[in-house]
Amino acid sequence: MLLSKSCEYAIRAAVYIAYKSHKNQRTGMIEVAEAIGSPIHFTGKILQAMARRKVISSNKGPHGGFYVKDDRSLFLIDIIRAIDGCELFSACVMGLQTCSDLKPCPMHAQIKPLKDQLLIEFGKKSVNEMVYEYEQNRYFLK
Amino acid sequence: MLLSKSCEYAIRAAVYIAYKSHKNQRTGMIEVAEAIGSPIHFTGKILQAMARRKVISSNKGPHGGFYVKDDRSLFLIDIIRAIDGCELFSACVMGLQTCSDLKPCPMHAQIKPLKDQLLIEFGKKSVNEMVYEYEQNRYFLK
DNA sequence: ATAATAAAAGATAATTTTGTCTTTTATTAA
DNA sequence: TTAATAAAAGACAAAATTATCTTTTATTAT
Repeated sequence: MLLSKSCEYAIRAAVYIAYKSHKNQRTGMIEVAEAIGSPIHFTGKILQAMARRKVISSNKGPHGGFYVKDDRSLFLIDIIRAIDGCELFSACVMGLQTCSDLKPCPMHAQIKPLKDQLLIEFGKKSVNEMVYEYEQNRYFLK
Repeated sequence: MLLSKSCEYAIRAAVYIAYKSHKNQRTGMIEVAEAIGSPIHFTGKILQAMARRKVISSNKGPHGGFYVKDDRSLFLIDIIRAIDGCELFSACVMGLQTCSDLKPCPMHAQIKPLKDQLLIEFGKKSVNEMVYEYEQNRYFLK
């Protein structure tokens, strides 16, 4: 798989939280888990991790919950960085430590451009766009 | 990561085994593990899995060992299929069950061509080519 | 046939990822 | 200041992946 399951949940959760933020609403982990079809407490962990890394915001107490400050400046790559890190875009397909542009593995020339492109695409897609398409019912979150 | 660690080992092992086969030599799991820098017994498991799925061949007994019959018709994709399966090329990046060409997730249009290209590249690269480059010392297997 | 060899198979274990439950802390409203 | 709320944190557990060790089976050469 390209991304870990945690990261898939994180992306879907971020879209849902941003969607609620558009309506000036905060949401809790139970509602998020329900909305994206993920295990409640595991979802809590992921939301906490995103909050710690400033991908999303949170407040405790009544009327607290998770929210997104500005989903126009939040991109898919930010979520991926926070949860999975960037190994996907840098590590060798064959698992060779030595693999680099100077001493490439046999697949380097073919794979590197694809990984670069992947990074570009994840960097271009804002959560805002994703919410927009979600509001249009173009896709579901589970 | 794109491929599992098992699959990375499998690819490197297949190249080494094919390299030995070029010299009309069979090789054992201990030698393979040494050559590619992988844990011996775990390597054994992976070689067994590849043998079971006809990616490589094996013979027990003295002068037995693992070998490759025709590395010109053995492609990277065959190894990946045998060890990791094809989910990498088919599953949705966001983990959505419903994602398809007809009901695409927000990243579908960007990711699908990249996954398709990945599949094509893995389908084009023969183990024979990889052995050739290995013999030229263009890269190491660990 | 027998002994030696080497893969195959099975049992066990460590680690990582994924998932659950409970307690603590911070915030808000009354 | 107190009670209610909801995230944060921590302890725990299941499952999958990665790794190790031992026993069994098949093959070959003698």
